[in-house]
Amino acid sequence: MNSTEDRRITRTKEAICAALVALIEEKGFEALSVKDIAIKANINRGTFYLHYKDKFDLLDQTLDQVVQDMERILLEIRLVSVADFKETWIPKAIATKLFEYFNDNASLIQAILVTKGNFVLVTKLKQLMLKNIFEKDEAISIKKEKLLVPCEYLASYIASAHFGVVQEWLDRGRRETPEEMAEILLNITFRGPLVAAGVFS
Amino acid sequence: MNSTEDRRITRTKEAICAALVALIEEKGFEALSVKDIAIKANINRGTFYLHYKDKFDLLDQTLDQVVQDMERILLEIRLVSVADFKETWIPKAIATKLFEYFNDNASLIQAILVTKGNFVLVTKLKQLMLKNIFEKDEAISIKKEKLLVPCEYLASYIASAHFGVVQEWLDRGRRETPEEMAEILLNITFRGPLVAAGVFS
DNA sequence: GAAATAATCAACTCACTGTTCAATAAATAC
DNA sequence: GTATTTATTGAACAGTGAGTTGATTATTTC
Repeated sequence: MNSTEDRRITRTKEAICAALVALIEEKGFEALSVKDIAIKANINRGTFYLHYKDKFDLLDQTLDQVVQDMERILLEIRLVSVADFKETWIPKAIATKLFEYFNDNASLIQAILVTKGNFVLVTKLKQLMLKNIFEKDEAISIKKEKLLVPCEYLASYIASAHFGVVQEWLDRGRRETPEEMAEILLNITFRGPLVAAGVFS
Repeated sequence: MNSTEDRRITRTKEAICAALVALIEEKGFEALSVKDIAIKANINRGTFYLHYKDKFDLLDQTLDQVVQDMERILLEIRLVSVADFKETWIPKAIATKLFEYFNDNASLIQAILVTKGNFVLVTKLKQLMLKNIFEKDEAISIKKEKLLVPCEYLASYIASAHFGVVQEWLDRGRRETPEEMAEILLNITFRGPLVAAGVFS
């Protein structure tokens, strides 16, 4: 009756997850089969079904983990001061931590961003923004009355944009450091895309 | 030897496309089968294979059509004057036309935005921006030297953000008119998300 | 070392795939 | 309108993967 997981389970799940990532990169999620996963992970196909209902369940569980990790990092936003917020949108330290997480799990993130994972992650970020920034009535939040456009569209705009940049960074081979990426993203969001583009120089 | 398509082919393809849209909304693209499509479209399953290699081919061809339509509308940007550009990023008329297209094909667009279609459309918009705005050396283009951040990230940011807002609009049931949406989108992009949010009021 | 449990292996049913071919229906061409 | 061409149908086919089961083996935990 120990809370720690049997080593065999851990090893099997890790092998399955690694196989999933490799196969998504190889042929895309729709085209891969449970049989493919079993072969790539060097496990019996029946073993897969001891842990997951089907390949969709596997993707869902994998996504859940990423969402949890992301939420944990992002919710540190509560600790920031108003001054920081007005200057840099979200603290650069938080953004950097997020990019470090994406950096450490690059293959996984890149793989799930080309599945419905993109939609799931964008939706989660949007929800967090709406809940923690546009809704709450604290010092850090933005008053709804001050909004010049509906907050749902603002949240969708920013959330979607951010993951677009993350994906571009991963696709280009992560040439910039996490800190540089945080700087770029905050720069665009803080100044606005067109000012950052130098249109009004 | 006529260039026009046999009426039967047109009807069959339209039925297949409509079935695809309905089924994506119903159970998602990964989970739907060719058999599902044939039943929903009221055609023989063998007929499907007379027109498409498999369901992936169907999605690809459907996406190609949307990409072509979008490109046709967007490339009218070439006709705009520099003054218009500096004032509204892309002409409001173009943005409105795009939203009208999305409005007329709402089910289709909403269905493909939850497949890899999101990635395909964002990538296309990004490419068009890089080619027509950041790369060219004409009056309308933005000089690369003036950029404060790499243009690939700017393009990814804006392209991704725009389709995020389109998806939000579709998911919320298209409460705003195409013109209002064009206004909102241009407002955010032109002023920057945080100014539009009233942070600096 | 003993008990518990995870992984394996083989077998099986089921559903969907992708293809074929003869028969039929509907379009186009004259 | 009739003839010709062509799309669609229907049925049958082998092939592949899904998901499950039960007995057996291997590994881990206590």
